[in-house]
Amino acid sequence: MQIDPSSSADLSVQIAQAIKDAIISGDLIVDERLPSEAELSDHFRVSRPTVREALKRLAAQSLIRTQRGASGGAFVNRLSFEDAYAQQVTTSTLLLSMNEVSFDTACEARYALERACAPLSAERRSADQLATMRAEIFRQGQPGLTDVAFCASDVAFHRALVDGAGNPVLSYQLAGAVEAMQPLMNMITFTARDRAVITGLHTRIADAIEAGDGGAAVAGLQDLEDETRKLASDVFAARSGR
Amino acid sequence: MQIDPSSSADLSVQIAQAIKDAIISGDLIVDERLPSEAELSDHFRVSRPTVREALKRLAAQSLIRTQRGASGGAFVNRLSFEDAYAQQVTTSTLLLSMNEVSFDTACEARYALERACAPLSAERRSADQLATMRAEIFRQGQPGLTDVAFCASDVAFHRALVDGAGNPVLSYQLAGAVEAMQPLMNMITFTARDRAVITGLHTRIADAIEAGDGGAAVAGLQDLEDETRKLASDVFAARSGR
DNA sequence: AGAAATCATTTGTCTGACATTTAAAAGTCT
DNA sequence: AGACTTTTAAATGTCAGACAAATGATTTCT
Repeated sequence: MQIDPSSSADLSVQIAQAIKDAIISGDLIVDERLPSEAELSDHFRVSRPTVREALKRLAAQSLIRTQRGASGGAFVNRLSFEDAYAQQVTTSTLLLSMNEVSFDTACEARYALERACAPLSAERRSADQLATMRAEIFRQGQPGLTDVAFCASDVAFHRALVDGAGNPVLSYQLAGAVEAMQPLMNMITFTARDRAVITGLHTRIADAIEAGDGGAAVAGLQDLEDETRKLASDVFAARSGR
Repeated sequence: MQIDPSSSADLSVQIAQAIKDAIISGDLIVDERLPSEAELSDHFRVSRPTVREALKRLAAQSLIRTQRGASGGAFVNRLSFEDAYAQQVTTSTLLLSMNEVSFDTACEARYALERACAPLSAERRSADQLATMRAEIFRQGQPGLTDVAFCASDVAFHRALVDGAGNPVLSYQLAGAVEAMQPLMNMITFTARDRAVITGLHTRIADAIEAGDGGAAVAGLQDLEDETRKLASDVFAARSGR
């Protein structure tokens, strides 16, 4: 682990990169303890605050974790699927909110990916996952449910569908697509959306998953996508009409 | 923007979270300048190093950028697709290398997602993207190409296919799936893989894309997945046999 | 032997200072 | 007046040293 003293980049950036490279290359393995901050500042010939800034950069990416106390220190963190989910959702949300992605583009991507999970989910979903889908459909039919709660339930339904594929890599990849859409979907919830239509489609999809009919599930998702896009275009038309 | 003095969490974590929330909620907009480090340390009643650690956490996630000098400071960064790609690839790579994900699981996820792009790509790919696919196939047929270069070309081929869908959100989501697989694919390259079979399948896929036949492209990808999994299982069988 | 007190190590935080970069302001010359 | 140079001020980057707080290990006392 070395840094280039002639580089113009900030020292904390260089140090963070050096440690990151060591982790990716396998020089530092999971749960291995890094040298203490004092030792690192000796090694890189920089002050302790500079080392700390580098370590905080790595901690922000869940690459390390720190612990105080006698046998404490910084440890290489095993990147969990859970941590990766959270990062994925945050990044996707910001990406969508900051880049004026059209609703159609986001919608297309989301449903294209979700349809990829449907056949696997129809084949493998657990009873528990199917029960979750049914429970969310039931919740969505309750009168008095707020728009925000309806959207959250919608997301939970789709999460269960995706998780049904039993492939954690797929679930991780889809996390951003499904969850980051929630704010965009909120955008159209405030209009007179017909919840019965949505829950009807959800029921069709759940039935297909229960029957193990991947093709029908894909078709149901296709109809749901069409419905969602129609709703959005109505909203946009109404807005520009005003 | 406030922090909870009674919380046991590290101050720099709390401050980073408070600023992050302000960005996500829209209180801080893209390119807006944050208060200077001195002003932030006054506001949160902490020292400047603590504020700096918080800012470095945010910078590590590309949420802010900093600039030195008179009119410098920390600015809310527009999260670009490029930055998001890079984060996605790094996270996916670490996730796969640290969690003993089976080859089958990763392979299934990758091809399931890629097949979701194929019909869109068949419909919309630009001439340039098709040319890239053809060029990579040509490169893959060159004798003397190293295994590493073959893999890189393989990735470039699939990237062109995905980008052909003309949906940046989809390209972003797929970046991790396609690029993070490269190390795993390297794992099986060192055996006597028949490149002609692979390039033959690539040609079939490119032909389908050129003809605008999404179904054929999906079928080609399915065969490629089957071939890849067969190769991998052969390798694993040979290893355990030794 | 077991509980309590002490100690050493490590991260978390603070204070204050200086270095470096950068844009704007001030000054100078033509 | 206008263009160029110099100065200045503001901001981040880096450093040094110190104390606080947490935590496991060690020692001491009962």
